[in-house]
Amino acid sequence: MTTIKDIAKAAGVSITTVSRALNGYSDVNENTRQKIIDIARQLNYIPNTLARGLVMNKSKTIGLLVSGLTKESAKDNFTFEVLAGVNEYVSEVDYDMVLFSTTSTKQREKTYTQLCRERRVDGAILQGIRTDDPYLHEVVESDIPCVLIDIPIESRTVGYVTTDNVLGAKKAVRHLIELGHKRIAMINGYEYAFVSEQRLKGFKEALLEAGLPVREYWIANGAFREEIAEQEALRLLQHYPEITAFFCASDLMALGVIKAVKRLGKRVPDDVAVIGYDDIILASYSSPSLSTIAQDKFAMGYEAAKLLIAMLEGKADSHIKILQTELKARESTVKGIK
Amino acid sequence: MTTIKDIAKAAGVSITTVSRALNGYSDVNENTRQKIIDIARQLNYIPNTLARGLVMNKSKTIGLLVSGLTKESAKDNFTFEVLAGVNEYVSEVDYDMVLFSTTSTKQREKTYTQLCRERRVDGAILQGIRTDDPYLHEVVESDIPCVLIDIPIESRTVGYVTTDNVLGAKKAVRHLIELGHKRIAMINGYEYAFVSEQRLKGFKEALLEAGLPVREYWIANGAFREEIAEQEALRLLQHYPEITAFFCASDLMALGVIKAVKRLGKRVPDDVAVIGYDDIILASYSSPSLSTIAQDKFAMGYEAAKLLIAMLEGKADSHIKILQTELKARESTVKGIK
DNA sequence: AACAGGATCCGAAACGTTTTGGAGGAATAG
DNA sequence: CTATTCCTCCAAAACGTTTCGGATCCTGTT
Repeated sequence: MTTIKDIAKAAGVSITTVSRALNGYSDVNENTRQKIIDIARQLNYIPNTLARGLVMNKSKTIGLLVSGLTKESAKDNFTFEVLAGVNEYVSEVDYDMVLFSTTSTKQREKTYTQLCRERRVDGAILQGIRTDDPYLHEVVESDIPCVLIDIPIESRTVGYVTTDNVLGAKKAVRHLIELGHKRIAMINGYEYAFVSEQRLKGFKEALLEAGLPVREYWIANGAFREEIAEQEALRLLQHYPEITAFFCASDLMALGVIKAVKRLGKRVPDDVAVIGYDDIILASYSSPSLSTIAQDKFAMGYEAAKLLIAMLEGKADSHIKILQTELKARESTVKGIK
Repeated sequence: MTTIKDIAKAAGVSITTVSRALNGYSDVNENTRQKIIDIARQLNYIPNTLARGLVMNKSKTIGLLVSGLTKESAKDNFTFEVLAGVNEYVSEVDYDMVLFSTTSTKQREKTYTQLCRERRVDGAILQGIRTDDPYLHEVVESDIPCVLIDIPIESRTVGYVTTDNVLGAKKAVRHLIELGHKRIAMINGYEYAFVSEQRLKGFKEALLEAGLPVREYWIANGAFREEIAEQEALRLLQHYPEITAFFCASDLMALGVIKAVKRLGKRVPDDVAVIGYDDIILASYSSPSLSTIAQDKFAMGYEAAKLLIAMLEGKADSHIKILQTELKARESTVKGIK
């Protein structure tokens, strides 16, 4: 491994000059610089990021903290797309990304903060963390710059990116109402998720705007899990057969609800319409294809990275980025549509 | 940030002693060690990985090189599951993983080797790299320890993990033959993929074993892409309507083939049976559900990481790990099955 | 009493960079 | 001719750790 020192020797200059030449400083003669660059290329010089990071006290690395990077979470390609988005921006601006996952068996032996500090990441992006995660606040209160996905906390060092979940939910419910539905149930996620709160709010507002009653007992939590949503939908449909439509806080849960509907011998969307949220891959491939509120997960990751790095470099005007959602009407609400 | 130096001062010992105490060396008195550990905890000491990496010349970090970590590749959850598997093992043994993707716009400005050296990763795992990728050989020939997924190259510093693709393909074709099919076509990936070669080999062998002819013109390349596979299947079915079954080298392509079959007004599996390879999530959710040869992608990542780290620590007995596959019979070959 | 050997500790070098504060000389201004 | 400024370069310190090669002291042996 050739170092800056080798180049200095070969070029007959000091290591200071090599460093400054390679980093584009102005106080080095163009001829010298060219010579140094040539020699560096010739010797196949590759800078040592560790050494640089040590002295500069930054690593040009950001951490992506995700929870539940498990085998199962592949269904829900949310995490993956966010990751791809983060990766895209990060490599555009020549940063690196290291992945911290808390699913491992030795979970929580080290806290996020410790992980971040140990690895000397310049900042972090947190995705899929529950709002009641004790370590969430730890990292937020540490002075590590971070960007949260779908958790609205803002401070000097903290920003977030999310979508307009209230409006998204409204779009879904309005869609159902336009189709003539009046008796609409909701399968929400869980209490400790910001998006659940917001989507519930949107659900209720949309009903009220249409002059429909909000029946609390038609609202259940499905924990963002397919089977639990299926059970809850089964229960609701058995108690309240008058329900004609479901709004679900995630596509995976919507798929569960569809199973429940089918299990009761009813048809989707004829007897019961179902709309989900997220637009995961499965949504367009399942049968019937699933109507949903699409959010651009890739963009969320991309924007999160962009925001974080802007913050790191002190040129972030705002710490908040809100993306829009889009209604995708498919077979689970509209018969015969593609 | 407290350093080893602060601890030394607080404990009234030298930094050497602190270092050795914290790292469990024997030449430090137990009382001293305890005192140092207490103080370290008290001061909330977190070791600086950069400094350590610099002097030890290793980073306890491995690189995961993937190609095409794009929005689209989410369909094919292969990459994601491998990544999850790698992550799992890596965090079990307290390594870190940094992701290098070559999909970025400024692709190929830096080679893999450069990336690895720059970031001082101890080793790398390569996934989804084509065998004709010019940089593949660069990294293989560098002395960076690496593990390849689905590319059988072995050397002092290179190992690989893969599945038995010949046998896997045979399982698929035998399944079709057992169902009575005699006129079986194949949609392969592309030339520059080891798995394509192997699956083709298995395909032919299975036909020969059953005394069936191998018709080269019933074999097409779908480039592992859904639409291309659809086109190719369409072409084949139009020219050779006698074909009753397709073996596809990937599930995504199988989905494309099913579309083609449907487009021609034929039914799956009654008129044409289709079997894929991989067992991606979509396989079990699509309609009809897709028969396939399942490979445990998570395990591939996990084993790759395990192998790499064993190699790094000089305790790898073998550099090769071959995993098994499993036939999943579903609706696209067997009517009425779940 | 002298010595060997073990237990415990330490100073200093090393890893590869960046950066500070200035040095030397040439060109320009007065 | 002197003073100032600019251009180009450099030595050395600093970042936080590990480790090599000793140094010191104590215990037990002869």
